[in-house]
Amino acid sequence: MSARKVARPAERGHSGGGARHGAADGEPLTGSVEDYLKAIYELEEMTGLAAATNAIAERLDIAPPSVSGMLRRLAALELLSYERYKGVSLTASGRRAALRMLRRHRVIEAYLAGELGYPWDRVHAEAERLEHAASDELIDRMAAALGHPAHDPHGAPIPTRDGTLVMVPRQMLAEQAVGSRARVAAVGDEDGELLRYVASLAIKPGTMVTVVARAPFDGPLTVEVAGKGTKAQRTHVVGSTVARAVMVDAPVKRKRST
Amino acid sequence: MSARKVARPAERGHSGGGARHGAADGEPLTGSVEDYLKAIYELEEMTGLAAATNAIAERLDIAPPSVSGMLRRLAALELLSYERYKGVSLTASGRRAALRMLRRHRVIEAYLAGELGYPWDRVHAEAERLEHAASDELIDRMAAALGHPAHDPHGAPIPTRDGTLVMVPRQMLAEQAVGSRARVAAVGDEDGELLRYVASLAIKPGTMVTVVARAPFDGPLTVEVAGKGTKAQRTHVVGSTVARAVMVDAPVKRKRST
DNA sequence: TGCAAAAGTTAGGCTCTCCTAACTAATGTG
DNA sequence: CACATTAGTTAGGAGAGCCTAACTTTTGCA
Ligand SMILES: [Mn+2]
Ligand SMILES: [Mn+2]
Ligand SMILES: [Mn+2]
Ligand SMILES: [Mn+2]
Repeated sequence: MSARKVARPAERGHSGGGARHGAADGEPLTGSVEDYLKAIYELEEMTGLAAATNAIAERLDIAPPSVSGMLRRLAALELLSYERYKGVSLTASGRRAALRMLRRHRVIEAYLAGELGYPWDRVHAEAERLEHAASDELIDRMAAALGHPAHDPHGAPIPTRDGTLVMVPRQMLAEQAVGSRARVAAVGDEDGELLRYVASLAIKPGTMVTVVARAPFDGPLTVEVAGKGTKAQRTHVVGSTVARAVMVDAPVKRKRST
Repeated sequence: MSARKVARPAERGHSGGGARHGAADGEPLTGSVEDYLKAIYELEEMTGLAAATNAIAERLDIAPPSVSGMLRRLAALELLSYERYKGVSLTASGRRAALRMLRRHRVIEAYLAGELGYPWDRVHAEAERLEHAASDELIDRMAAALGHPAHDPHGAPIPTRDGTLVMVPRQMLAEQAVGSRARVAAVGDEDGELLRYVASLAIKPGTMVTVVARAPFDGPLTVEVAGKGTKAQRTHVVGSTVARAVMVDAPVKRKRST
């Protein structure tokens, strides 16, 4: 008498239902769909353009044809707009879902680091799975336990529950002029090894760094990190991968400056 | 150059690989498989017999034919032994996997209740999903944060990391003789509403209850709960569903007693 | 012991997610 | 502007999970 509840597209398999198409915003998305939306949001944000199929494929480590297929489905769900051979861009409902995932991911990262002693190079992988399994209540309780933090352990801003994301202007350390000094705002969180390396240089959100020199041809950057120790101990040469992973606060633009 | 890694039966879809059959114990199981193993373990434990297809189906809220199909797969993975029309029983490797899930589930429940203020009637649903997403490291850190608890919030024993489960003999409150007094050891955790009701009677692991009367024909049980208040306030009539969900410590059997 | 009810299985489908092979559209460069 | 390169698509397939309908075993009991 327990009437199995012919679940929505929910998660595991299932069958049943008719042709869904308009995502009335309420139905639960699968973990896969959630990851696509998150990736597309980040690509749009990062490039300012429609997200390209191959870029999505690379980010998710999935073959391009699989992405093509999924994009068609996401478009049918009205989570994004899709024109063949052009890229995709999220609809309002897609963006809402993406921001929700970003919040979940970052709250989880912050909680693991703040309450369970996780090192910052391992929180990403854990959050990548938990973000799909945690209830909204759990996310809220974790955020509350931390006093509603504004940033994750890597410096990325945490969207609020209502989907607001404060976008502070940031630039890559790689783009900074020689001689300039800036505050580290964030470090890309995908590569754990890079995070461990960066931490060994005492670079983390909040540290001040000065660009001492830049080798030609997109070459290594010599930076001086503020902190303890001799100037020599605090000076390091970092490759362009690292210099592009480290984001600094954009210098404050005064109106009509020199 | 990022060589997508032709994943194992892992989770989402995928294809590829050849015919796997002997579960060398190491490969990751899908969430679905994990839930089946957990259910089968509990049914075997509870009845002392091989788990029946329909019982598994009911427990997991899945149609019996789906279970038949899965049992064939689990048998191929050597997680259980299966003879058509008879039930199934877990192999050593299946039992190991089941106990691992039981530990994860219960550690998560304990953590949610102990560190995040979850009420005991909501931890089960949350744990049911998180148990498949959490890493071993996370489970260990949660257990450590709690000082390696021996029981979950409902009184169920938590298996150790190496798969040992201390089985203290327990009996259903429903089976206790009229006049007998016993300590509540555990309460079934699946039904949140029942848990909320039971808590409202001040029944929880540790409380002492005395069976005052039993109505005929599997009827309601009148119990007196130890604690504050008048005897009338502490006396309640509970139905057989509740009386079967509440487990009490089995009376110590003295050798050759009267 | 015979047979109906209960338990369990097989057959055939469907969705979701992802894959490879092969093809087509867009692009940018001499 | 042709045309090779790159980006993206279609075609066809696979496996995990789950379903309903129809069939087969087992079992309890008159
Ligand atoms: Mn994810
Ligand atoms: Mn992060
Ligand atoms: Mn589960
Ligand atoms: Mn429990």
